[in-house]
Amino acid sequence: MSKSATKVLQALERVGGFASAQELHLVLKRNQESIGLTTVYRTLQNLVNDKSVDILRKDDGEAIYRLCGDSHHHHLVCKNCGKTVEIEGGAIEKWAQKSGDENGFREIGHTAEIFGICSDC
Amino acid sequence: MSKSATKVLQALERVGGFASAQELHLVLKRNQESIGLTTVYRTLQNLVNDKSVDILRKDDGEAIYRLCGDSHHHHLVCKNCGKTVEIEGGAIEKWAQKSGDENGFREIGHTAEIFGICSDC
DNA sequence: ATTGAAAATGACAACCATTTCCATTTTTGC
DNA sequence: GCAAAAATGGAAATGGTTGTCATTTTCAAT
Repeated sequence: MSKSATKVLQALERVGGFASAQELHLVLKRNQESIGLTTVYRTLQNLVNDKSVDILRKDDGEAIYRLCGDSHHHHLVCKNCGKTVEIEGGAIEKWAQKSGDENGFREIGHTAEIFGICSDC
Repeated sequence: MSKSATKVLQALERVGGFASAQELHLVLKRNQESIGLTTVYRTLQNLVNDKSVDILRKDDGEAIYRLCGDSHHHHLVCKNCGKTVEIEGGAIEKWAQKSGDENGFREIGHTAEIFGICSDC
């Protein structure tokens, strides 16, 4: 399990954030990389087990992955036109960590989105 | 949309925590309630839109639902066993509002979840 | 009470991300 | 070089969820 892992990790770097297995498969296909969808799924599972990759769930239940240790950000999304702004989340990181600690949780992560109506709408 | 909503809410009360749509359908069937699985799904969606019910995702992507408390809160969820703690989100409210203001957004809302591994797991 | 339009219902089929199966290919240890 | 083990990927299966649509129920107007 190595060629595939390398390819998948490269794809994750290229997208630079969260991506679903299917998206990663497409990215690799577009880059002339020959890799099966099954292998992408299997490789992602291995990487998650190795804790090289984080797995999350979108609202619709689809799994999305990202490289561990990526400094991550949040999104401010316009409900009307979809315009998106990237937001730093220092405050929220601390809040999540503190809340987890106080309740005896470990390996704490979080998701957060802000939405509203942008000035153009 | 009322008979079904009542039944689904009763089922949610009976289980007293998180339950999947399929589980709720079974509960209702066991109680001689005649209701279709499709209607259970549709009713749950309506209840989620009304903010009467919370929806979360298990690790395997299956949706689970439960009655929503009245106050706005967030969840600290164990990735392993699903144990859930309700968290006050004062810090995050301010962060969301501030981020939105700074970027000219109005009608600002947000979603946030914290997850980790609880002390029992 | 009767009617008729609009909403709700549910059996069934479609959908789609994910997993399983299995035959083939590649890698590895000797 | 060679056999055993691991990896690969196409096809089929799985399973939760959603879409379809004909039928039933609700309910206000008559």
